[in-house]
Amino acid sequence: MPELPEVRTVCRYLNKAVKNKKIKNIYINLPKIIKNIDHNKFKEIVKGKKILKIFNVGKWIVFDIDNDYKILVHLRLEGKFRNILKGQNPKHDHIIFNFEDKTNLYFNDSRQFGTFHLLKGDYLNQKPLSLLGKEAQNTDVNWLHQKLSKKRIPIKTSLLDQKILVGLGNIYVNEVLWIEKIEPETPSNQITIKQLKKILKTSYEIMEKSYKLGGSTIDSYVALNSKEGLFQNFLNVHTKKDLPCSRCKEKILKKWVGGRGTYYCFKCQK
DNA sequence: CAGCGTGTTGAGGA
DNA sequence: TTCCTCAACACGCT
Repeated sequence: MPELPEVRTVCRYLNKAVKNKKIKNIYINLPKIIKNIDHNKFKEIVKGKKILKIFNVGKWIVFDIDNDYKILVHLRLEGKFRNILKGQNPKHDHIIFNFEDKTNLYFNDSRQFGTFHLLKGDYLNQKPLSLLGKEAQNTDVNWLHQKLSKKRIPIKTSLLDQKILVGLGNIYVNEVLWIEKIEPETPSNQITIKQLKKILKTSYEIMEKSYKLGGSTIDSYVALNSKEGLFQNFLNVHTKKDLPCSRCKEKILKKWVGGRGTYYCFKCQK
């Protein structure tokens, strides 16, 4: 499910669904999801706290709860929140919040890759958030250029690295490189400042567009319960193998770059 | 039945 | 030490 626009969308609807609710109980069906603290301790601390607000830092979802504590959730590939029972596979409901008003919030993850952390105090300067890079619109192009100047790995791999930029995932990186006509395997240190400037701008624009699209085409029920409608419609290369490039009509190719499926137009992207 | 995947980490090699 | 690659995580879908 999640790249930055999806995570932001989930946060928006989580605020609608559970903000200001008091956690009466929490059920942890799969303890290994809780990463940095014993799950019984986690439960003990979280129980009775009120959810003040929910926001994102990169692809991490931050639940701000009473007394300086933050719950960090990463959805990874399949994690999702639901506030209803309908349509779920209860087998994959690993964490269940039960609120004082008798409503529930379910964390469901069929692949069990998603993670929870509980942090106290200065959460931005603790792992895992302390490791993160910057969002595209806050990134100084000279800083980025310097950062990439010693890297020979493919530009696509660098753009996916959350220690450099946060938010881009495989889908949007494929799209950004297609828009900017950059070959995905170009060594990072060969990308010019001018190109980096455009990469940052395009990354920001594509994620804004996706966020707004997500916001306008789904309601809260869907946002919390499905990944429908977020991606489709405006993708140019991702999953378009063998289809004609919408710019030059050449066949879109697929290859592996850094272990990830990479779609590109060999004619446009040099 | 085999291959693939929207994300990240850690082991191990160079 | 730093850089880089790749397997692993676990399951559903094609």
